Amino acid sequence: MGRTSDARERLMKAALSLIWEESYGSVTIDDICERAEVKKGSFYYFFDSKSDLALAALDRLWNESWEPRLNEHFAPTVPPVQRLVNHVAWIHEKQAEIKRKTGRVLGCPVCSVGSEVSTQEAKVSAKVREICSRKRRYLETAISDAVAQGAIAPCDPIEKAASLAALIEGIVSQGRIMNDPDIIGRLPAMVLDHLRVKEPTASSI
Amino acid sequence: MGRTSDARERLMKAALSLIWEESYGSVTIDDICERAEVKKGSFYYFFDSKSDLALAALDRLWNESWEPRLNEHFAPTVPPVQRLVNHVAWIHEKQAEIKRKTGRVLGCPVCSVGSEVSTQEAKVSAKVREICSRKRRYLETAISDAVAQGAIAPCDPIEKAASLAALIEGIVSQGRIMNDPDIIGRLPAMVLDHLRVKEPTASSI
DNA sequence: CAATTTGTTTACTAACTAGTCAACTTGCAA
DNA sequence: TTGCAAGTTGACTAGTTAGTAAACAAATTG
Repeated sequence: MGRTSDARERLMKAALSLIWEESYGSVTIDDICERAEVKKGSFYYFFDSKSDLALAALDRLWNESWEPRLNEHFAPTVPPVQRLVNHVAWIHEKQAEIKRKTGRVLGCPVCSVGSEVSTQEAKVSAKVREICSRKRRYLETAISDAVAQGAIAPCDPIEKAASLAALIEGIVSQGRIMNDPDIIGRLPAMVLDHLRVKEPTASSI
Repeated sequence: MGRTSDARERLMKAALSLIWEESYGSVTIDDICERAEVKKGSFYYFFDSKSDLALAALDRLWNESWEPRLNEHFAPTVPPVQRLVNHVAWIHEKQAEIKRKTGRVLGCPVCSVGSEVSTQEAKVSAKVREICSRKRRYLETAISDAVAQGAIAPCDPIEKAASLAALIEGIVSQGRIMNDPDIIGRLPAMVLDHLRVKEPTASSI
């Protein structure tokens, strides 16, 4: 089997955190190697380029974090509106925690990178689109279920999920730009308002 | 008075278009000079750095484009809901036109740059925040007027403007990421839905 | 026209950056 | 224990990048 190593994982972690904290374009391969404590020769042993690493890091983010967490938040056992509220409340907690630790609200790494590189890095952009559309399905299902149960006003779940995703993305982006987690703290109430929830759920807001 | 020149303007235009097409981080001073047809020595005659130029370019964008256009779209003579619909319809037309010309939906230069550099370039970030909050006031006034006239359901105009701004920003960002102007084409209907407009306006959608 | 201000140009440096390579090390397995 | 596969290292190149400086050119004003 030969020599073993977690350098590949360290590189993906370092790349994601640096790009999240700064931006895709401002992070160099040397920066990533330094944070990962990996020499550049090893970088090129595992990856062809920064975009190749970014692609792997985003894939890892989806598989290791996003998908399991979405499966938890959007479990069918949870009432559909509650799924959505729990999810955005979690986003707020996470961003507040990041601000406590780093002094900055960092927003969403997927959307930020996606917007930044969409005209430049075709493969990274395609991965971002894939992750966004996979997450979208969780929203669509929750909204569809909520309509079916009469918990929210009738609507086209596809359209409503699109506008809800935009609302969430916009608020998280505002949180980063303003460096203010409180903006994101209003998201649960905004989501309930946007969905026109009929009666308050058990633990609304 | 000495020698005259429009090199300063050419640099601001070149910087804005390049950063819009690509990203803040991927554009170099050499790139900007090449597009502006200005030698680097002249660049440093007018500006101290890329961020200094970006700051001036954003300021110019607000003064020359955004403020006059917002004053037009949000003229008090226009019914308040119509102001908002006109504005987002204009955004769609603009993005569709950009896609026709460049092959890409480029989204909003202010928000894209703001999200990209917020943790890096304090002055640019501050200018972005200033522009966003100035634009926000137009939304707040329109919503406040709409509530006063009974055109939309009662709400807190500040909160509603915040969520509306997020919805718009999120959709425009999605348009860039997906490179699809049709996403933005659904924005007028989404805005009406989000505002819970009571009766269809003269030329709704 | 002379003097001054304003803007332009070219050539330059120093630092950074992506990417390469051959020698080296470690772990596993026959 | 030997041999191979997997991973590491440091030194290297070539190209890019931000930023500088000094000589030059044009417009304005007295």
